[in-house]
Amino acid sequence: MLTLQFEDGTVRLDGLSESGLSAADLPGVEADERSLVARAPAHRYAALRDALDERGVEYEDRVLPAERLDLTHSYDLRDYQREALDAWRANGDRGVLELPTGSGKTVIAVAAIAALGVPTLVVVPTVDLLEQWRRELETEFEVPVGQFGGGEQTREAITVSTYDSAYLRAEDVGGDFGFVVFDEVHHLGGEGYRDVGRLLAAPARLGLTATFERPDGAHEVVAELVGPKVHELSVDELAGDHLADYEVRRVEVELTPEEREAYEDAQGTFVEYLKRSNLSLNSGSDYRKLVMRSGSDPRAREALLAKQRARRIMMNSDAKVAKLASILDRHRGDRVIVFTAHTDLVYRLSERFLLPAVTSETGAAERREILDRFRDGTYSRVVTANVLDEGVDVPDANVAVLLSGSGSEREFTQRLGRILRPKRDGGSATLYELVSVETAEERVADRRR
DNA sequence: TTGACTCAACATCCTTTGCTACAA
DNA sequence: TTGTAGGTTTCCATGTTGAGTCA
Repeated sequence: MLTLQFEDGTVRLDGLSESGLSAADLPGVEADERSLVARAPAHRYAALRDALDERGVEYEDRVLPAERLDLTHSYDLRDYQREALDAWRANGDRGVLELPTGSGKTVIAVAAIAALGVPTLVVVPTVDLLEQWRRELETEFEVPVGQFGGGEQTREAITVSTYDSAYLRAEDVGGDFGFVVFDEVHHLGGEGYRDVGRLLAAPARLGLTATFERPDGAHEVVAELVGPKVHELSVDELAGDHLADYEVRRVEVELTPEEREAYEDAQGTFVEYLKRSNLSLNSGSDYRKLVMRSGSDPRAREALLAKQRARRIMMNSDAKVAKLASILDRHRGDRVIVFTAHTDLVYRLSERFLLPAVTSETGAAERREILDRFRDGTYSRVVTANVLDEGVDVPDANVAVLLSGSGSEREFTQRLGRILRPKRDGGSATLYELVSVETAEERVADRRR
């Protein structure tokens, strides 16, 4: 009889010819001439089973453990969480939920894990999230929870892993879990990380994110591996009820005459090169082309370096620092997070306004201390580059100041999410976006919205 | 166990005007 | 005539992370 089993990130089919089928009849299956076995990538397991069932073929399925888990949880799902869960279940326990930061995505995942009651792997991007999920799952289900990553490699029926560790372990453990939850699932589109999705056999798959679409189009890969987006809710749909009301204020500032001169000079060098070399920039891939050219063409390299200088000038202008002073003054009693695009500006602001600073250079212990003090109210302000965008448990604030940032919609959404947790006094949140007028930053700011 | 270090991976990095070939 | 898509495979810089190694 035909048997299916997990082997090194694939589903191995033995006895295929005896069952009267050929590899071409089944999704993703290829016959290995030398070893006389047929295999499919592990992620095709669910489709493979469906195809066999449809044809009425008998087979012995040894891919996943038969283990069932009896799990209960204490959550009472909100209406929108219930709707999201139902939409995912209706799609055959596959798909992505796009929900804003702070809307309780973990709660939905916990409910899904309890509902399915099969061994589950939760994949997350950072060690910080790894620890949060592990605590959450241990408290909720009162079972031991395994961990891949952060210096630990323990496997349990419910296990939490970083994407990096999952990438390293997937070939071994890909047949151990019937359900996989990808937190911040947009990461799965990364060139290497997508293999995690391919090497796991889990038929049930849930992706969670606040921003599904990727500028490079790789969300289509994610949809292929996890399932399509089955439910989405915008910040605006939850603002006022389950999230704080908010306001985005764009503040335009002028460059100083010296900055203007330096900016025009640098930007001019860049634009001039584009004209001379007959290059048009219509998309990110055109830009990559330019980057490639800069590897061999010194003038292209100089043009890119000039572009860097122009960016620094418009993003870190004196007027922005002055404006920040007045914003901080206006929000004396508030909890403020200041975001920049460059670490050296973080340290400059930290020194000038006596703000605690968090960057990638801040050690784990110091970072924890700063965030703890921000949480208990000892600090009411903090300045950071990109560290606190995602994957870190950041205490809530009610004012965010975007001194500078990229054109990424994801980055903007994540930063906005930092001030959206409902306020105890029912108050609303404010996001200031500082933009240098008559610079490329106006376009950058438009792009992210 | 910790801290300092290296390494690899990931993400963003984008002008403002109009050329050319091809399909509807 | 009008509207629209058009070829690409390594990598200028900066910021951030996780894993691994070693003392």
